[in-house]
This record gives sequence, C-alpha cells and structure tokens, in this order.
Amino acid sequence: MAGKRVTLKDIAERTNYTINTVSRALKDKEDIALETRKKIQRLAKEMGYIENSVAGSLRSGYSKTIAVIVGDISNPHFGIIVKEIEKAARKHRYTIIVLNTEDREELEESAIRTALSKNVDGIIICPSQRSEDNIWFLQRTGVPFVLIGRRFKSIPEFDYVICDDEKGGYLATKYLLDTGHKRILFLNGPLHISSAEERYEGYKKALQEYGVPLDPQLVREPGLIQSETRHLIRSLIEEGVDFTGVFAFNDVIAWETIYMLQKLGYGVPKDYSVIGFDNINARIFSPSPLTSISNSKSKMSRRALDILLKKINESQAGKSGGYREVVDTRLVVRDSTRNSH
Amino acid sequence: MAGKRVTLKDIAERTNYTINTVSRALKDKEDIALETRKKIQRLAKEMGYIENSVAGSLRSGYSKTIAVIVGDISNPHFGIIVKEIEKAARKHRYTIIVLNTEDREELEESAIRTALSKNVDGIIICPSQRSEDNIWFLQRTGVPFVLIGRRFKSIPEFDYVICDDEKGGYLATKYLLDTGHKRILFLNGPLHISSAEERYEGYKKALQEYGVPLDPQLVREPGLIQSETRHLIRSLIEEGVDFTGVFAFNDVIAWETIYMLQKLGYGVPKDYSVIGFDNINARIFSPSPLTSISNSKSKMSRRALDILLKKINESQAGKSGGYREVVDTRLVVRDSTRNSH
DNA sequence: TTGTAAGCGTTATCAA
DNA sequence: TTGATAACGCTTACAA
Repeated sequence: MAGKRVTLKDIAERTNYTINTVSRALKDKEDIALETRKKIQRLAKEMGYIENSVAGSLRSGYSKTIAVIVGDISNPHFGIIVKEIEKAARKHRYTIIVLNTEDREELEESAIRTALSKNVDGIIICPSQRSEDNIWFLQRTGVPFVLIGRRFKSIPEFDYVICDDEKGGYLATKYLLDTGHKRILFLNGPLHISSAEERYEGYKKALQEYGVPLDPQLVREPGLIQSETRHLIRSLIEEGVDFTGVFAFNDVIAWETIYMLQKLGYGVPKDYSVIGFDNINARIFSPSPLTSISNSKSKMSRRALDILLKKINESQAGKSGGYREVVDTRLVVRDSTRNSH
Repeated sequence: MAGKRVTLKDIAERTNYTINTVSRALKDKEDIALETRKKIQRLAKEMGYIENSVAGSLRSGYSKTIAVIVGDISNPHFGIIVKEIEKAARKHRYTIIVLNTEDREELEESAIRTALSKNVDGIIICPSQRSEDNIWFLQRTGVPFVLIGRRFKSIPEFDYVICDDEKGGYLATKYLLDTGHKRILFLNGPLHISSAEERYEGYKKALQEYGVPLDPQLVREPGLIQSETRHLIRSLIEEGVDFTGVFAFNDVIAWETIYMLQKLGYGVPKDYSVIGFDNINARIFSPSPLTSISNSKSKMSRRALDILLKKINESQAGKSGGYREVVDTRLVVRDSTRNSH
C-alpha cells in the first residue's frame, strides 16, 4: 500500500531547491520569493506532503501540543472541559493530548511522564491530589502547567483555575436550609480533593449560620470513579437515617441518588430535595432537571488555556507564575428541590 | 526554574558509558550486563531522566501513539468510547491523542492531518461522513485506521467496527409497535451517517412487518451537535402532529425529548413512550431511566483497538485489511416506555 | 558486553 | 533571496 511518505527532501529534489528553502516556503516565510513559495506550495500539495511535526519539534524545541490530564473523561463534566479546552486550543493552533488518570496516583504519574516524553509545551491537569508528589515532580521539570478544578491552597507555586467551591457548597446548603430542610445529607467527594474540602467548608458555614448542628453521620464520601452512591443511599434509608435534603458533590452522584430514592419508592422533590454540582443540565437537557451549582466550564477552560499559553510564552523569556483564578459559582434551581415550608 | 532536561548524553557522560549503552540499558535490553543496567537505571532516575519519545520515534518510525478522532467528546457516548479505548491502549503501552471534529468536514481533515503530522501509528475515527474524501485521503497515506460507529458500506477498503444499527432500529420500533404504538416519531441523525441510515432501515422494516404505513412527517433529523430537538418537539406538539411513541437516534436526544414533553405538560411514559439509543444509563444512573438500545461500547472500543493494533503490526509485514465487525445490539427496557394496550 | 557511525526529518544559523 | 551545514535526542546496524 501507500508509497513512502513525502518529505521535504522529496520536494526539494523535484524543484531543485534545497530542503531549507522548501521548509521556509511551506512555512510561508517572507524571505522566500512569493513566486517560489507558491510554486513549492503547489507541488507540495500535489505530492501529498504532510508535515512531520515530530521532526520539527525535535529541532525547534516546541511541539504546539498541550496535554490535558483528567480523572475520568467519561464524566460529562470533564468531557465538556476537554471539549472547551480543545476548542480554545485549536484557535491558537495547538493540539491537545488527553490522558486519563482514574484519579490514581500511579496513573497520574505515568500520564505526566507520557506527556513530557511527547515534548508537550504545557499541561492542564486536574490533579488526583492523592499526594503533592506528582505535581512537585511536574514543577521541577520546568514545563508550564495549570491546575484545573482543584488546587493546593498552601502551595503558591502551583497556579490554578478553580470555581468558587466554598461558595457553591454554601449556596447549595443555604438553599436547602432556606426551603425548610434541617437534616441535609452531604454526599461529598474524597476530602483530599480541594474542591471536596472547600465545598465542605461551605456546607459547614451555612449550617452554622442557621444554627443547625453538624451531624457527621450525614457527611459521606461515596467515591468519584467507582461510585457507591446507590448502595450508600439504600443502606442509609434501610438504617432509617433521618434526612430530607441531599447535597451531592456532582450531578452524576445527584442523579444516582435520585435514581435510588425513586427505586425505593420515594419522590424527588416530594420526599427529598436533591442538589447537584456542575450544572450539566445546562448542556444536556435531561428529564427531571436537577437543581445544581453552576460553575462555568467554558470560562474555566478558556482561562486555564489562556494562562497556560501565557506561561509557555513567558517561560521562554524568564519568570512566570502567580496565576490564581477563582471563577464564580451560582445556584440554578430546577425541579429536584422544593420548598417544604 | 528547571535546569535543562536530562538526556541520554548527560547520563552517558556521568557514567562513562556511551549514549548507545545507556539507551539500551534503560530499555532493559538483555545484551547489557545486568549490573550495568542497574547502575545506569539508578543514575537515570536520580538525575530525573525523562525519555524523549519524540526523538525516539523520529528514528524508530513508530510513536506508540494512536489518534482517536470523534465528533463530540462531550457526548457521554463518545466520552465512554474514548475512555475505553484509552484504557485498552494503555495495556499495550500506547498513548492516545483525542481530536474533535464537531462532525465538520474541514475540522475532520485537519484532525487527520494533525494526527499524521504527529506520526501516530494508527487512527480510530468516527467519520463525519459528510463525504468520503477525508477517509480516502487517510487510506492513501497508508497509515492503519479503523472506523468506529459508522461505516461506508459500499467501500470494502475501510475497515470498521459498528454496532448492529439496523437491528437496533428494528428492535426499538418493534417494541413500540408491540406495546400498542402506531404513530412513531423517529428523531434520527442526519442520513449521510451510516448509523442513521441503518437505524432508519430497521425502523422501516418493523413498520412494514406490522403493516403500519410510513409517514414521512414522522421522520425528522434534529441534528447531532447543535440539537434542535427541543424546538422540534415543541413545534410538532403545537402543530398537533399525531404520535404516541418516539424513537430517538441517541439517548441525549431522547432526554431532550422527554424534557420538552414534560415541560409541555405531558407525561412519559404516561402520554408518550420514548426509546433512546446508546444505553448510557448503564453507566450513568440517572433518574427517569430511559428505555434504550444497548450497544456495548467497551466491546466496540476494545475490538476497534485490537483490530487497529493488528493492522499496525501487519502493515509492517505486508497486507492487512478486511476487518468488518458488527457488535450486537439489544433492547433494554426501562421506565420511559409503557404498554398502552 | 560495549562502542562507533549514521541517520530519522526538520529548523536554526550563518554564509553567499 | 537562497544555500550549506550543523544540530535536536534518540535508535539501528554493525563492528570490536
């Protein structure tokens, strides 16, 4: 099949220019005569030339590629983020590599190594936060990166773009309290994740403001990748744990909660009010629309990319860093909650 | 920040071995003394060596990378497929690059070019099918590829893995007919996509079997990327178009349909029965579970990858091709349909 | 078991 | 405006 791939050399031989001239003509450089450029470009097209950017990047030192490293690409939240980053990157003629970590530390490390070994110009990563090690490692390499969605609050070296998780947690809890719920089950993500920890802060703050005591029994962590939400809800109900409101770490967990509550014969919002996080219904119009906390994924994605590109350019010059961005969150009320006053 | 990146040369200098020996030691080749290997590997780790696979692939001719090109990564269907391909690829120590086409022909072409320019060893692509050109172009390059989810039935050169779309369309329609629906709205994808066309065949076949005349008014194409499902449903209802069953091209469209029907005051499945396609509820347990056609995404993904790897290996040898795989579909009944007899 | 030499396809640099 | 040469970091082939 397929003859060997056409290279600059082939074009050079056919045109009697040098490889160098051909290279610059194809890059449309001004210092090559317009006519020469046209001629070479035409022939290149005719011969089916495809740039070998691998070879180019070996020489030039940059690849016009960035890596996007997330926990679970099949979670619509990350799906949307990846799509938005890709779209924004394309405008700047960057390509993205997507790597999945399943929020596992070893896979995260190997994802970072893979990205680096492919000479990416920068990395946008939603860190597993099982430890700081992988990110310190990344930091030491000097390759520009930006955290997205999670941060290390105490480490100023790690630039990030997150949403206002504490406010989100606060707004969700406050809304449930305002609508008459006192026993609010919080199905949180694992606490080593900053977003989980900060949403928890918001949860506690709201409870405190309303003088509702914190019941540790109502704070649970069903897991993000392999969710045990359904089992958890079932056993909570069977054990007769008392709650009427649910605040879930993300919409997927909220959906599962509603799914199981309905399966057990309860109505949402009739018997339980449920709030999610991520506002996926803004993109996917599903039945039984979910009350949720909206974090602008397109804004987060675009900001993360902008910052990354800035860091990439600055790092050629000299210093960089100090980017800390918190995108606003707000409550979007839909049909999974109701006023029980 | 960051000192310059460590290369084989640096390690060679520190150990007084040659670059070549270091290279082979790090690849753990048997022809290097075990002791030497250990010593070099230890030092490499100590010095923070990260392989430059770009340089390696330039020389070796393969990159251990495959490209996955899809229309919309934020659609959970593709999110799941990408995740499954990534997982399977990782086992074979392959990395994936993900590229979005938005089902647009120009973006598809540039996605293919980007993939090729990065020297991927192979491509798994869900073609936009706006024309055959891009795939013929890909074919001519000689780079191994496999279509996933869509096929060109009349072009035997293009290997594919799809699900049994016709059967899926047939099963969905038959089920609606069996449960008493005669007026079945088919919200299809655009007909230039093989899956849409073949599901339509199934739809027609079932109608025919049951002696129900085909009403063109009931066959619509709300669009896949920018879905106009909600507007469409609203206007159909307002125009008083008569139907009681809906078969949607995918679950996202089905969800939107139910969303809008409910918004207009109708019940699902009380007033309308709705069937989707993709069976996303097998992964995401959402409230109001959707009756859907199941196509095993993990099986499709794994088969596509297996075939691709086979083609990659065979293409080094000589011939390859002739892979045509149809994964079975089946009906999964949930709560969005009911027997109206 | 290790070393030497060449080369992958580009781009950078400097000379003409 | 174009050409000659070297170099990017690695792997291959072969020699020692």
